[in-house]
Amino acid sequence: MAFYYTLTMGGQDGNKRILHVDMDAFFAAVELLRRPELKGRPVVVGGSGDPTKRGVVSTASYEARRFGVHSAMPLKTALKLCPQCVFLPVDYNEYARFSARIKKILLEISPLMEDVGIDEAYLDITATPGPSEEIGRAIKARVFRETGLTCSVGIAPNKLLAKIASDLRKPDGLTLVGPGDVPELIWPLSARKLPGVGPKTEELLKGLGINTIGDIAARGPEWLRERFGESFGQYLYEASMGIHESPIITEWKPKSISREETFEQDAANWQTVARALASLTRDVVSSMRQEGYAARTVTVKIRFEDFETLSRARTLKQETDDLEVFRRTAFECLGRIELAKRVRLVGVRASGLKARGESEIS
DNA sequence: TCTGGGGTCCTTACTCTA
DNA sequence: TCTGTAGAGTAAGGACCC
Repeated sequence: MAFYYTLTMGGQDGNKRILHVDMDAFFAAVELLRRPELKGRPVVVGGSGDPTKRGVVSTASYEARRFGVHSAMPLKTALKLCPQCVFLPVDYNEYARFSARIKKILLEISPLMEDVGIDEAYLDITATPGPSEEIGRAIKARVFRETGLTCSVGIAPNKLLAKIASDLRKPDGLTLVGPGDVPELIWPLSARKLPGVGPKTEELLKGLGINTIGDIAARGPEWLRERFGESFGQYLYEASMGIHESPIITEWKPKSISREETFEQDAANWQTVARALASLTRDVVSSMRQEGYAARTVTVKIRFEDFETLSRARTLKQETDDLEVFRRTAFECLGRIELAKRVRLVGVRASGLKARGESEIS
C-alpha cells in the first residue's frame, strides 16, 4: 500500500487529510448484535421483513451477498436467489441510535464532521495530531470497542478519494490514498466506482468504450464536456484525476420534506389514492411542524403500474404549515393528473422550506 | 418479473417581466 | 408602442445517493 503523498496529481490542497468512515453491512450488523444466533447465516434486512411482499433489500450480510443478493434488489428476487436467507424488517430507530453513538466518537476525534446518511461520515483530520494511519486505526478500534461494529476507513486529500479509498478494502479495511496513487490505485477501477456514476451513466460510458476510471481520464476534459455537458463532463474528468474540492459540510438544513407510499396492490380507484394522499399530507405537515418549518411548494407524485411517474407542483404566494391549505393544494395537483391506469405509488413533498421565526425578508 | 423511501442536484422547458 | 431578449422563477423529469 502506498502511504504518504507526493503532490504529482490532485491539483488542490494536498495537505488536507480527509477521512471517510463507512460502516460494514450496517443494518445487518446491528441486527446480528441483537440476534447473535444468526451469526454466519445469510441475513437480509429490508422492507417489512416479508420477502413475499413488496419491498427492496436495504442491507445484505456478506454471507447473503455470496448468493448474489445486494442492496436495492426486490425482496422477492432475493428470496429466489437465497431461499435460506433470514429476512428481517428495517428497524430504522435502532440503527439511528447506533449511528448517533458512532458520530459522537468521530466528533471527539475532530469537530469537522460531515454526516452523510445513517452509516457514513467524513472527518477533516488535518489538524488532528498524529499520522493518518494511526488516527484511522484508533477510530476503528474505538468504534468496535464501544459498539461491537466494524467499519471501513479511507483517508485521502479530499472527500472523493477518501470515499473511493474506504471502498477499496471492505469489510474492516483501512486504506490511505495520496494524489500520486491515482494512476495505480484508482484508474484500474470500474467507472461505476466514481460517485455520481450510476447505472445509466455506466451504460452510456460502456457504449463509448469506457470501462474504467482510467479510460475516463484518458479521454480528456473537452471530449467529456461535449458528450456529458459542461458541468457533469468537467466533473467526470476532474474526478477521474482525483481532483475534488468540495468542503466538509458540518451543518445541514433540509430543502424538502416528503412522504410516499407504494400500495401492496396497485390501486384501481380514486378513493384509495385520495385517502393515501390525505394521510401522507398529514404526515408531511406534521413533520414540518415538528422540525419548525413552513413550505411554499407542494408537489404530488404518482407512479402508475407500468412505472410511469408523473409529478405536479404548485407554489403558493407565501410559506405555510397550515394542513388545510396543504391538503387543498395537494388535491388540486392530483386533479391535474389523469388516473387512467392503476396507481402503484403516491407521494407528496413540501419544498421551499423556511424555518418558522426566520425573517420574512428573504 | 421486479423495481422502497427519503432525500439532493441537474437539465430543460416554459412563462413572466424588466 | 412595439419587438426582441435576458434573467428569474417555476415546473417537470431524471439520475443519483444511502
